[in-house]
Amino acid sequence: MNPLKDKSHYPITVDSVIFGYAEGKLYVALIERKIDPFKGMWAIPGGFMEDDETAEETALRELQEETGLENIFLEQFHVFSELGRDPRGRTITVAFFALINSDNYHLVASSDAAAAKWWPTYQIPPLAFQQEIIYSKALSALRLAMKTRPLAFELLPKEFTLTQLQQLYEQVYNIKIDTRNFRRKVGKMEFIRASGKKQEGEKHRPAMLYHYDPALYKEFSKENFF
Amino acid sequence: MNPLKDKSHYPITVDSVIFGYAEGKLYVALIERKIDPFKGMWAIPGGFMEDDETAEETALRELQEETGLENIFLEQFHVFSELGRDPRGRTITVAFFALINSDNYHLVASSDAAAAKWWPTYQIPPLAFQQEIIYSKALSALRLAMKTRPLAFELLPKEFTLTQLQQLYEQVYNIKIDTRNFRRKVGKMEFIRASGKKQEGEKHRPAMLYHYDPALYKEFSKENFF
DNA sequence: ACAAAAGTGTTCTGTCTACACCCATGC
DNA sequence: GCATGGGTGTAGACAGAACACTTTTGT
Repeated sequence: MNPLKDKSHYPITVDSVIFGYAEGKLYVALIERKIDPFKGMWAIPGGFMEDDETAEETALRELQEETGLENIFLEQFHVFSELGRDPRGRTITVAFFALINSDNYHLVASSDAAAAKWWPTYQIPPLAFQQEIIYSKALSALRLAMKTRPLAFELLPKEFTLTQLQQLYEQVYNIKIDTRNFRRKVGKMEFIRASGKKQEGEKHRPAMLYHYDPALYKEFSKENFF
Repeated sequence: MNPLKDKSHYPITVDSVIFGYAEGKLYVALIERKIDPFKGMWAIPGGFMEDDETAEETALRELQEETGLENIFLEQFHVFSELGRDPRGRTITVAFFALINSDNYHLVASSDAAAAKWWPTYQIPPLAFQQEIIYSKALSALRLAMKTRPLAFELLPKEFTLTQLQQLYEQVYNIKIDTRNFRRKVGKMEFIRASGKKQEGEKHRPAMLYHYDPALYKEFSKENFF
């Protein structure tokens, strides 16, 4: 009946490299595997695609199971189809990166009781299934994406200080940025606006709070705003 | 036996949006479908992934069937997993763009005798399977990729004139570029070198020929050289 | 000589880089 | 009053944009 029946079929997995930013550092969420293969190792969270889902929907479902959050920013960046990645058999993996807002920086234990933990982006443990390749491409994809689009605000709380914004870029690109130049540049971006409020509860001069206005971000800087 | 047996399996197709450049214009290769569904419509060339292949290998195999060429530049840019794209049943499509060198700008009829034809990039016919979405993403991916990497030389003959190079960029970005500014910019790129030779057989002043030196392209301009 | 495309400089403007000190608050 | 991070300006170098005419070849 089905003319596609004679074609080879493969299981599809969706892996999501989840980035979060807190206390001036960039983190990635990893889960500890409770079952073989690679039991006890850390891995990028993921799961199998179901019949009624697109890859994006699979990723969102997995993320919700993992973090309890909806409306997470998600973007696919590569397909890994090399043979032998999974000792159980061949799978095709669609990889995404996800950005978690600092307001919601908490992981919940996933349904199969695997431990989830934030790891500093530049100090992660060995990964199951040799997912280091996936992780490394995720970081490159994040860097590329953040050069052309206002994704920083997916990682920051709704109201943030310019120091937080600067540290986020420093973390993502693993560089040091000159504060004065950075602030001059941000000052020209009309879609980043002072809210008038000030930071509270710090033991030093309180910083101004800013927020991102997506409506003002239109044609502002189509190319490379960072 | 196989613990992945209980997971859903899907056929994987690989589609390649093939770009070529000739006579000052950018073209895309499409094939005319000889069988249903969408018999008689034009489509992005593609095929099904086999058991021993990565998606990249599938794409290369299909390209060789289509063009007879090896060593074609290939890059995946998106996975399309929406339901209902193929009336025969669900498929997962990994999409690539491919760049054909002008030296080899000829298409051969593919094995199932489907007609292959170059279409001007900005005047293509309606596509089967609503592949317009794939095509549009391919063009965006090409533009993005050409901003950061020396891919122009995958589309040009080994020896090319600066006018050809300029027209290629004009075609890809669908813009007009100032010749003097363009040439000054190219002049700073040490990896684009005059070969000393001159164009022949034109009925006007012959242009200098240049070639791309990949060895000199190292750290030259890591970010956005165009 | 003329048609056709190749090739070439200068000025202006805006952006990037480097660099050091005072300010506001909590304790 | 001191520790802590917040916040500010200027000068020089460099890159992008605008703009028109001369040169070389074939016919």
